[in-house]
Amino acid sequence: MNQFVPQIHLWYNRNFRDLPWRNTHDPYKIWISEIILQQTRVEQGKNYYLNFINRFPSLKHLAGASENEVLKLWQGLGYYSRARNLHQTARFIQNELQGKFPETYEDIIRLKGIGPYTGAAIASIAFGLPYPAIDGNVYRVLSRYFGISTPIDSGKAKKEFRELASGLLPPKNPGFHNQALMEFGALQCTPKSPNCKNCPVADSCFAYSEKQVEELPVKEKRTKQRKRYFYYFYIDDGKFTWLEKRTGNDIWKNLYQFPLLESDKELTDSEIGNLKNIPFLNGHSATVNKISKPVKHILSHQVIFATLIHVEIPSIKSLTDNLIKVEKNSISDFPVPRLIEILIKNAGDF
DNA sequence: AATCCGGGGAC
DNA sequence: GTCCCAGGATT
Repeated sequence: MNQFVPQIHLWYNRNFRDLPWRNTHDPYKIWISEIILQQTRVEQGKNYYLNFINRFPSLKHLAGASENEVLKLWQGLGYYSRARNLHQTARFIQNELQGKFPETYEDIIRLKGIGPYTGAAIASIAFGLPYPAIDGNVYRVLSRYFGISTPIDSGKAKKEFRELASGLLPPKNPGFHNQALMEFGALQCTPKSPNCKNCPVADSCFAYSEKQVEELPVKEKRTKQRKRYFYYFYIDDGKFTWLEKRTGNDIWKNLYQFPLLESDKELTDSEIGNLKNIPFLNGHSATVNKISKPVKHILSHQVIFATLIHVEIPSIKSLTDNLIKVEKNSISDFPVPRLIEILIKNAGDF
């Protein structure tokens, strides 16, 4: 009789972290925590969760908020579609489902922003339903323990691991089981230098006995990056400056930034000084005061070189309609990507 | 199936 | 620098 599952449960009882979303079965709170933790480490997401629940204690509070406010609370966490979908889905549940969170797996994964993992996590933890929550931790643990070399980012692996994980699910407390497996991966069976010397299931672990711990799990896809050159304009308009909201299907959708000119190549200071017909200036000519050093900002699929250009425009009448005039000291009211935060901070020693 | 969507921390 | 994190949507 294989002792894998009971050993993991024993391990969890001794080693689990006391996290703020672990003392509730409220599907709303479980939902918020699971969305925040998508591709995000517990330590990074923890304070965002506390701030979020503090400001939006219930689904009704979230549904009643503006998207700007939700994005502002999300600022710096990345993958902002999570926040937009959270807000949109809260309104959908409030308006179309009479405020009642769905209680079956099939209904839960119909919600925007909730896929197989998050659906199983909510179904099992909030409602005690027997669905395996398979995140990156679980892929790693099962891959090593059972010696599965199917690339975990392939379609084949999805089915294979789902069937394996389903077979491990105990009839009672699937939420406890799912969290135990994930926590074990996060703390014990880590990606690098796992603690095999002090592992309760090392005896029966395939990877450990075959010395393949460092080789498993297998991943096949490599992400490649593209370079982009952003030239932001800090328009010195006395007490005011101007911002624009990002739209379209690109990074940072619905967040704000200084008016942006994107180039497909790097520009020299001389070229920047001679820029003419900048669309958003609406025919005005600008005097360039200062040009910051480029900031290199790295995203998963992009490397952005961003420059902040400090300009003055004599007697501004109106700029293009997509720009909004804001008091300089109220910029902090707007949700902005990390890069804009950095540029603002650097502008202090401009 | 491939690609995109952020940011941070460990190494 | 590389890897990957309580993944999901889009094409």
